[in-house]
Amino acid sequence: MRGKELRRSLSVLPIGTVMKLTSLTARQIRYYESQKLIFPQRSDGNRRLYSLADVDRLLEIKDYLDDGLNMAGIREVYDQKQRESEQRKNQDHQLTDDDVRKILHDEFLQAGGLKTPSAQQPQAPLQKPL
DNA sequence: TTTCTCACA
DNA sequence: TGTGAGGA
Repeated sequence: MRGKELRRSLSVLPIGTVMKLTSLTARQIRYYESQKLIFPQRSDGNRRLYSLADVDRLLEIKDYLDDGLNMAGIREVYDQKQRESEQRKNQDHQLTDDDVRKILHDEFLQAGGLKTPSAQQPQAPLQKPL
């Protein structure tokens, strides 16, 4: 079933299609790209080509924005995800889903400008070697 | 027609 | 972010 993953990563959708799929404006979609949140391919006359994976990411970005995060905060979330993947490869220490959820939640609060300070929860005792 | 970049309200 | 200009 890996073929689907591959096709998910194939960038063939023009910005107009992505606009309809995500109900975002071309302006927003390009802006998010400039903020390094998405990395559409380029081809044919400098036109952007998005993949289904990009659309998924755009949809996620909308959710994060709804949570009150800003561009920088969202980028941190994705950086975090990338590091999680790297850590899994290194097998340094398996992060449980709860650990991950805890870390992401902490990122949300920091990036969102501590909109929900509700008693500074003690940092997770997890050391991230990176 | 659609998308691109750049600039300004 | 929205919108318009000027091109491809």
